[in-house]
Amino acid sequence: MPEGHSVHRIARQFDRNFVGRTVTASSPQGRFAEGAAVISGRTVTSVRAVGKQMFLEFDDDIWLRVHLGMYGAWDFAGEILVDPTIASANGRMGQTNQRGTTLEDEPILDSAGENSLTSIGAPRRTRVHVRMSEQTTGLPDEGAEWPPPIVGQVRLRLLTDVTCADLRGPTACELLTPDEVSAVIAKLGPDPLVDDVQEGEERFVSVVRRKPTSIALLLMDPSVVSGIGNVYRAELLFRARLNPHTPGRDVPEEVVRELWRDWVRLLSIGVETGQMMTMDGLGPDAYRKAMAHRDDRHWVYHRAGLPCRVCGTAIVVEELATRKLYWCPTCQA
DNA sequence: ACGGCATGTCCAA
DNA sequence: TGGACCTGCCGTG
Repeated sequence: MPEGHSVHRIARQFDRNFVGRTVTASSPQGRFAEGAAVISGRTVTSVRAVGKQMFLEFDDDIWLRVHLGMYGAWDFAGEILVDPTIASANGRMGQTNQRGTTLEDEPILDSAGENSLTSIGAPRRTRVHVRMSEQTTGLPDEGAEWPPPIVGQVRLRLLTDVTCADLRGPTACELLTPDEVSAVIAKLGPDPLVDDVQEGEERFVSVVRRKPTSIALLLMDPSVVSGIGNVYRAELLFRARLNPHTPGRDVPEEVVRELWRDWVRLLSIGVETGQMMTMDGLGPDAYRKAMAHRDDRHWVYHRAGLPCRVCGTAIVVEELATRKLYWCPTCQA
């Protein structure tokens, strides 16, 4: 699954292309047939993203909750109004590959040529086609079929007159009442893009400073803080030069605050660029070099056995609650 | 063709 | 702590 930044980007696409519009809903795969029947013909009234969850509101207080889990993805097709702050042209949102980057994570900084849909300025309509791959140019796709053919297992298809969104492989896709939505959100830790940033910091600090649990586990706990996944966790801990096994209550308060502030920074960069940029402190040359290969984009994530970029010590990987934890035993002593 | 693996979360024992 | 859930990509043969 996308980490928190992707879900906020997906929510923006829904805000631009679905909110205020009536949709036809279906479940080509069949597993959400009943729910699709309920929302079909209704108008989308709002969208919210909290952490890795997205909530789409329909007429009559009907809410759709979607969690993509590790494998879920939304594919947008048809006419898409590109958010000017969404720089990436890729229509595929959220799906992941093996190398530790999202498919939308293609280099975009040097792609401002004609093949790029990158839109710096006024939003505009453009056409993209379904199931964009890494090689997709993003060129307008005038001859595309409408509605797009169903490819693979589509749990839910939402169609406006001009835009298609296909949901596949979610871990959660269900209809909720407003109260149920509130209950879900109440259980989630603060999200810098939802909660007041200062309030979020206080909540985060007070919870972390009370727990005996390791900071590595706390950062991945959705009830402690929203949106951080395995990549951001490793990178945040390295950037703080913090030993992942330090119990939350033993992390100095200032360091906990700095972790939150760094998360605020990384999340906003991620949402704006569509890339998990965790080495933003690099100079221009080093940065270009790092971005050239997707395996070179992080300080420690996915770098087991490779020399630490700072001290040269071999990066360690260990299994923690079934997830891989990468860290530098010297820098994060 | 097939097995392993992946940016996640929940729940039962 | 371990299993269940969900899909697609990549390496191996």
